[in-house]
Amino acid sequence: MAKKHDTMSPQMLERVAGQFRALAEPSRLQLMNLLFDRERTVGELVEASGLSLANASKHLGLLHRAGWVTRRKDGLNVVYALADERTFGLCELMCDRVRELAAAEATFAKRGGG
Amino acid sequence: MAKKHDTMSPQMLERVAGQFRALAEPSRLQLMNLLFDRERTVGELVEASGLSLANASKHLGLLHRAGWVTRRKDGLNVVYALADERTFGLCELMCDRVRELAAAEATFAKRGGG
DNA sequence: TCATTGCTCAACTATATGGTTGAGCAATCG
DNA sequence: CGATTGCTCAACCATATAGTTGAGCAATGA
Repeated sequence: MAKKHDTMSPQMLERVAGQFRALAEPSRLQLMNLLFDRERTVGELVEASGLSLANASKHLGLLHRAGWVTRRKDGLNVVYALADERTFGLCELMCDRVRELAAAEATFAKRGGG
Repeated sequence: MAKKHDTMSPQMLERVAGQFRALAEPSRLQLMNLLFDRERTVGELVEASGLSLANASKHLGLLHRAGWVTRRKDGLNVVYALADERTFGLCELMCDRVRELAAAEATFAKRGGG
């Protein structure tokens, strides 16, 4: 049988949208991507990403408030890490999708889509 | 072996972020949710969602440009449908996550988090 | 042909948010 | 104690975007 989906409440819609919104930004995705392999300090993330310190800190704070990353103080440093294993599945799903869309676009262009 | 993740190119980051951005809005999630069971005309979506016609049309156009829905003309009507099966998995993943976060919040509040 | 229906689009306003700058706080060091 | 380091936060500006309004287009019907 086909799945039956309930209508979502406005609160649920807002919450889910908020989760997507946290990931709807290249800089934040980059930071998340840098945390895929291992936890890192803000300084490391700043160096690896090329973002300004204040900007990176702001993005990390947002990701933390959204529950995507954990924050831990270690001496002078603050260490961030991924908070949710689902991040990997989510990234794979979206990246696959984007690659497929890009491939379809390319095919369309080659066929005379322009 | 633990997964090794490559750093994503700026173009890829921007594309993936764009996909998330398309879903980072309660009204658009509501429209997507209404399409879970079956395809619908704009008129049906407007009535079911409570959005204004122009607003719904704008959101649907954006979802279409992002590749999340298909568009088909049927007489006077325009019929929209989900374009990607992954939508279901994505929604399930995010909704589970949001429910867990909400549960954790509630526990924290009960324990004296305020 | 002209009117109606169903939808899209352009232009506009209000709000949200990314990025910068400078202040400031907590932990370590001397 | 004061100085330094690593980071956060508030205030600001520029841009992006959700929602409205009104114009306009395509398909049907008279």
